[in-house]
Amino acid sequence: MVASVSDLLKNNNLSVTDTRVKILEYFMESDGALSPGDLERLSGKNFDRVTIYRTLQAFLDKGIIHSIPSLENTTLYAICKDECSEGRHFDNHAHFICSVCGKTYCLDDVVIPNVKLPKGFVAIQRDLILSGKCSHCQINI
Amino acid sequence: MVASVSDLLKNNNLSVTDTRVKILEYFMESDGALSPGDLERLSGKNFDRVTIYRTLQAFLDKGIIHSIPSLENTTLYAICKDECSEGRHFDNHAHFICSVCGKTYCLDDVVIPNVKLPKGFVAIQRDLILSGKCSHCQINI
DNA sequence: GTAACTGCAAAATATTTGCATCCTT
DNA sequence: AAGGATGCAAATATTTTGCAGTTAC
Repeated sequence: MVASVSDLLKNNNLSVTDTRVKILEYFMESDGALSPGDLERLSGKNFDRVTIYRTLQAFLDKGIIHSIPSLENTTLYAICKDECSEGRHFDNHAHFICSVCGKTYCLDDVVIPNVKLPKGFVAIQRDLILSGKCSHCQINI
Repeated sequence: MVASVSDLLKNNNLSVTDTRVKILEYFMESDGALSPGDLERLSGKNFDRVTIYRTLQAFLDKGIIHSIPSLENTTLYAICKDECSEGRHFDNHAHFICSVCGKTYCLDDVVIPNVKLPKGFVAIQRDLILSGKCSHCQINI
């Protein structure tokens, strides 16, 4: 753990509130990505759905979390590594979605390879999404 | 164009109906991926929203189209290449989402590089999503 | 005290299901 | 004719916006 959760908020000019601390802790404890709905369930409906959406947007704007493209019709978020900052994301690891348990893993060690784009295309964000069976679900089937 | 649209439907044991033919044509004419909402707009609301969802699901089951992970809260679909079949997708090209015009391009020539996964993880589908400015929007800004 | 944050109400958007009717084969 | 496909109604899920009340600093 790099810094305390409240330092992370302070460093980004965000007020330290119960909701924000709790949401950040959920992200740190989770080994996968979380959707707004996941957070609502984790909290036991203790904080408002709207607050969750607004908190996620605030974290996204500050570069504390990043969004992960998903095959479902919901947006997933995961906590950023140190190299990220406001407006700049350097999240170059792949993500793995398990089609059995539904969990999304950050494969921190799997670096997204560079590819050559067609003339005129400039990429700012790159996401590599792998779907299949995770190590957990491999065993149980 | 490989085969006629109606042959494509017949080969997959799907009845040839106006809606299905039209939707397939939209996919073939589009150089990008389409969402259920896109199709509704393209049709001028001529076919029911529900029919669009059910048609997309049928095409997906048969391997005629595939879904593309998206950063938005909507699902995107694109037509599959010949190598795809029921239950088996070999869609190994990257997709590019333009953050200016919002269009999703299939980069047919950009092959997704192979990566080494952690022990126990088995990938079935691989998606490389690049976001940034497309060649069109590059000029206009 | 003030700006920022939260909660409630409500609207907008996206997706799913049931059922009656219509069309393809 | 029979099974599959569509349209309508309605329910559920997801996300956004406005505003009033509350809290962090």
